[in-house]
Amino acid sequence: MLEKNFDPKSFEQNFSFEIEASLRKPKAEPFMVLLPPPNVTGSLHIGHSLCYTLQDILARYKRLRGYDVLFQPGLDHAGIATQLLVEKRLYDSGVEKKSLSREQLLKEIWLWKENSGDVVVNQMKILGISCDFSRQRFTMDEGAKKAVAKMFVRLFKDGFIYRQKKMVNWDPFIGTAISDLEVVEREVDGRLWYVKYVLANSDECITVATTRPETIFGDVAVAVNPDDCRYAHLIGKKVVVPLTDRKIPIIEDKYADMAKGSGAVKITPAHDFNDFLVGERHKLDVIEVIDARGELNENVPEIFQKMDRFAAREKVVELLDKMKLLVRAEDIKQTIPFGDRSGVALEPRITYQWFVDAEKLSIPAISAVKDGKIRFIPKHWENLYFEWLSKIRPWCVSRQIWWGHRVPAWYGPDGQVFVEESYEEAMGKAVEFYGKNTIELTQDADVLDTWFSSGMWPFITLGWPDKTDDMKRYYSKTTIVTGFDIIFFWIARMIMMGLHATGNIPFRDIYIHGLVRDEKGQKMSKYKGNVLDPVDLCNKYGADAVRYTLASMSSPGRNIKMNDRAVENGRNFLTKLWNAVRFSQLHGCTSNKRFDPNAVNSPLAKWIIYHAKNAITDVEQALESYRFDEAARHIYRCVWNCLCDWYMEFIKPILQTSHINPNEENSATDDAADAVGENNKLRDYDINILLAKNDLRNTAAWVILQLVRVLYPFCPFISKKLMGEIGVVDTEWPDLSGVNISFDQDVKEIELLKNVITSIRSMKQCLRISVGEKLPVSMEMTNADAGKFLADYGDILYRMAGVVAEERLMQSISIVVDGAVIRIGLGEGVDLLQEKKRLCNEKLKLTETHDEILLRLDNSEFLEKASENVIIEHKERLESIRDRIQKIDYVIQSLEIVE
RNA sequence: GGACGCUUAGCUCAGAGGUAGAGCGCUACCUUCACACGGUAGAAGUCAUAGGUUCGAAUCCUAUAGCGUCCACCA
Repeated sequence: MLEKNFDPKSFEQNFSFEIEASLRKPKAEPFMVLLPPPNVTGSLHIGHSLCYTLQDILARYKRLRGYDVLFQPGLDHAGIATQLLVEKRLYDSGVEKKSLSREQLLKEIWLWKENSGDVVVNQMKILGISCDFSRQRFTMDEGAKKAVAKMFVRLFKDGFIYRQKKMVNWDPFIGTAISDLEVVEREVDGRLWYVKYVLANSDECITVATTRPETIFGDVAVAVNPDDCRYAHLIGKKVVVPLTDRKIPIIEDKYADMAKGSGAVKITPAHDFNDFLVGERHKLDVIEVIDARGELNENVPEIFQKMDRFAAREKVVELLDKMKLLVRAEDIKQTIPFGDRSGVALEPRITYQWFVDAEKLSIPAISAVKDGKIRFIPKHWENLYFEWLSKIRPWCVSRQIWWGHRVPAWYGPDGQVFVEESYEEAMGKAVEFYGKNTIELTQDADVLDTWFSSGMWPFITLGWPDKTDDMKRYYSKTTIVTGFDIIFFWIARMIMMGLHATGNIPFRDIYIHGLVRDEKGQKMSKYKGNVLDPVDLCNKYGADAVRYTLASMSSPGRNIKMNDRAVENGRNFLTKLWNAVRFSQLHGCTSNKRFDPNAVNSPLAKWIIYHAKNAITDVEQALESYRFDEAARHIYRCVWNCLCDWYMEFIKPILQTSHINPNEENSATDDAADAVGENNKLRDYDINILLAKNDLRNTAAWVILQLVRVLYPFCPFISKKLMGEIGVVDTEWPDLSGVNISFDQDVKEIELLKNVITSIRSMKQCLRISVGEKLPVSMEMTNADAGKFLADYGDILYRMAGVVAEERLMQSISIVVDGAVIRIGLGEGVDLLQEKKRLCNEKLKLTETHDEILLRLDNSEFLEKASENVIIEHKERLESIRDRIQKIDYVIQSLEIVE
């Protein structure tokens, strides 16, 4: 028997899903859910919870539907993020990074990884994510190392990877190059300084506007627009770079925008992407003045050397001002690039880096989606994917940090590079190349962008580059669930790399979910303090409630505004279900394997089976089309609005009439007829009651079981718990294909019963008659036997509507329900005015609708063009409205008589 | 500057050619033996605006506005 209080904590920890997650079904159709590996650095935030919950729902659903599901977890080494984190921790404990060697730092990071890698895994278990933890992988485990080296070498040898000295985005805080994607543009308050550049051998000046005066030492030209008559006479002349004695030319280039600044722009090819291009066009020198740490280097006057770029900026301005070279300064808003990890302003720098020719790789990646081999859900995310891929630039994959996959390239003494999977192979090639045996090779110091290995995740996890059975079986049979924010970072790269490495798509479906925001729609951040911790929520409301809530709020293409109240709603629903099961237990509704839903006689039973079947079919359809919200809603409505609100209320009065000893009754539950046979003292009447009761009980148990089963993917803990209570061990998806209960006369009769009850209640409320007061009722029905109806459902009507069937009524009021007229006897002193008002109102509205429909039916064009069904529907509706108006009129008249 | 998304009840959101829906909140009543994390009955909406297509538009199309996001650029 279930405990009275629903307390998720009391049972959630008793369930573990590891065994079922690791179960393989070699004969079933394979299906893979590719879990985006979380960073080792972290703990799960609510966004992960959403992502993993949706995946888990898919995985569990597919398992129930008989698929062989591989749901494999892993962790991402998250190069820069992890290294920064560990460095910070070391720093906090008094260890400077500079004092550590590469090996020492790596040792520290591995140590930290070993100690904290479990955090995420444990959190996933709390959430009930059923991935196969026995197959957990890490993006830097031995297999991954081998695969990454293989991939790099293959791309290099196929001409997709090259090393080049090029301008890249450089993060001076971390001291590494980063890719374009890791750049975030941010608007900041800036200042535009107008600086006088004096012409060589002349007093004449040209004013140049700049936001970065500290790069003045790297200036190699001043550019003006060829059409700019203000400066035409200066072209070809030379100016002196302020604070130095270096002379640079004034050149003409269309890049100079006459409308911006002074129209004359300084050209600093070493520290600006546009200037670099101008420099190339005019074959200008490149003078680097800022180093890897953002400090000014030896190419600047001595007083500026080793100075931080921002300090130098102030100093330069100060000196310029002092020398009367500063014309003015203007406060402006400017958007400048920052590093997404470090948060510092980036510095374009020219360095040697490794690049992936993403443009070439993108071509098959684009067609895979264009040809429909890979689907985005919702589809509109394809646009974003195409847009980015169509203008993709070379992907800088080398990073000047230590934590990551080392670039598999070795250099000979003369700088000759050998790109091979191992030192031994590189040495082999070197020996061949140099024609001698003792060669000193040094490995490239850089590591690869984390996303390089992440991009290989779909096949690394299956054992690539080995030709494994898993690879053959699961690769490409995959659905991936993720947020749109990593379509570029991850999705696009997995497709590009997957196609190139294996010749096959890495996954079929990409489900893009929304982002989880706070209740105001703002991004959650520790800084703002609006973070919802999923583990906290699980503790407070239970993991199932969190899962259910996330799923039910996950409508396509929309972000989720999350707060505690939303989760409360989910928790309330589970409480309701819990109590429904308790109810069934208290009333002896036990699951009976021999129960045949097609064989039930009671219209009540048919009614709930009909609705349960529909709901479950709807859930299936919703899940097949990734409509987690709809699926959750269908379960909710069936449990609460059908089962609890109606069916259970219906059967209460029936189950509670005790015509026979409840103990005998219980023993008879399994097979009523046998039990009755043994007890031949029972009257026929009691036998019928007993059979009917058993029908209703079995149906309740059966419906609950089916609903608990479909809830399983969403809320596995409570589902397991309740199944245990019901006495069912195996989780399976309900097979309702054989259930053939249609919307027949019996089911319609119950719909009528519902409406009768609602109408009587409504009327009572309107007349301020207390619910407890029992009123006599009689009834007329057009197409059925009213006497039988009242006899069949008398107990229910008594209990749910507070009416007692009586043949003759003295003073009565009538209400109209679905073609039936119900007369209800009234006591003294009831104020009928309210009811009359209500009826008149209803009549008014009905008349309006009636006229509208009539207008349409009078329209020849409507009759000509509308589909036959629609016309029939309109006619039927018109009829029923007419009927109702007529009856309301009759009721209003009768009210007047009563008065 | 380019692209995408959103605008439906007080709030959060479903609905996608033919009766306007849910949850929360609100109002009134009910502590009835599954459940107050509950029950019953209610109130509440020119479906952002303007045009168009259609017999018929919240739903399709086109503009406009507001909000949001992404990409690009900015001496």
